[in-house]
Amino acid sequence: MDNRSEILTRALALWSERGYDAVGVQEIVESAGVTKPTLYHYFGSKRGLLDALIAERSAGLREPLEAAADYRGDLTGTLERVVGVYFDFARRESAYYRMQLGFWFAPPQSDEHAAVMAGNLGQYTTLERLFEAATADHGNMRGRHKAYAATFLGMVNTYVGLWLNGYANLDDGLVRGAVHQFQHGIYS
Amino acid sequence: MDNRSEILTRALALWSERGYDAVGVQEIVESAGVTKPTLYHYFGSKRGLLDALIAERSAGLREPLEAAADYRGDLTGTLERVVGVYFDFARRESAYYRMQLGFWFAPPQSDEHAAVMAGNLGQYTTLERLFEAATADHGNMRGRHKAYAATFLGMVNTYVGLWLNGYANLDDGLVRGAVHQFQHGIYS
DNA sequence: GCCCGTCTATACCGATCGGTATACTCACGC
DNA sequence: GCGTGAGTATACCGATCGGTATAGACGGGC
Repeated sequence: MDNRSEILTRALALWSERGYDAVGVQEIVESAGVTKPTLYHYFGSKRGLLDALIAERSAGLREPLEAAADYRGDLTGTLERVVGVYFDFARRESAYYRMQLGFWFAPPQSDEHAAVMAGNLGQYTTLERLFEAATADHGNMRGRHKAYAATFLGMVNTYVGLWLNGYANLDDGLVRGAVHQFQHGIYS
Repeated sequence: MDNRSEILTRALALWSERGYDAVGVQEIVESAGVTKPTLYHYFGSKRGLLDALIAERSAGLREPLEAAADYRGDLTGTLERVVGVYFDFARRESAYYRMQLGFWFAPPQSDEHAAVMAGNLGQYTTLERLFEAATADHGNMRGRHKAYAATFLGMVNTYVGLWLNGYANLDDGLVRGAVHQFQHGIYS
């Protein structure tokens, strides 16, 4: 693996485990087997490294998510596809998902929060469009598509968070169970 | 206000806005109008200050939460009381809630995560007991009380997160709406 | 042969990090 | 008036922070 990719991989591993501020540039380059000027040659700054990491890894979620969120009259199927995309991505890129989830809840003025904000707003917008389109077939949802997008994303992140800490399995059964609970509640 | 309380108040304000690692001891004591030995006299270390802050502020949620989560046959009413307790606390101590929420999603090996872990596990356990007790009256919930506790807490934190960023109002209507959606889904 | 751009290493910068040694002030019990 | 202990300030510690000045290695085009 070339030095640039090595730096990205190691930075992700260290940041996802211990946090952005807690891991310094020196530790990243040591872990990657290079020196500081190499890192600054490719990324310009610590923040530049973070931005490059997010830009390159977030595409693996954004692209399949937009494909899955295309509503064509089957809300249950669409939501199950969307949840499946999230769970697949979380399993494939668990370190990245952990990091991105943590940075989303980081303080509003921190570099970490600013770096992931754009990507998460994009996810939210995609889901909002999905629920808005579904309103045509489910009139009693009208006016609540923003709340649904937010709570749906919150539910997905809750399940991924449970899995990241060893409390759940992200399998097909959980996909259907989660979507069912979201649509019909806890009693059935 | 005495120096000890002043230090706690300022540390909370700074940490909730910019993060634990990003705000140093020096900045805290300057903001509180004291010097470093004063802080180290009261708290021993930066981590000791964090622990003291959490221990003293989390009681305002834990105590009313345990009172509200006492199930006596009315699940809807109990859940609405619980959500009300969370929303009240978030409104009263919004800086603390923001900080605690961020630290819960901080990397697993960080000081911040370790410091809030015990408190959050306690909240989860309280909710789990509530759903387990309710199983006696709602048999079809049986075996899912862990999942319900987790997703219920996830839903509450989703709404508080929306409010902290200006996207929702934590009023009585939202309390009822949230509990209703949790129980009956999105179609009614 | 020679230049030129890409990439990398040695060695260094000032600033800030968490933490402390020492001494002083001051209220209080005796 | 004499400890005594809590609380506070001045001044400092070694380590680490993000970032950089300088120079050398190396390959491809001419």
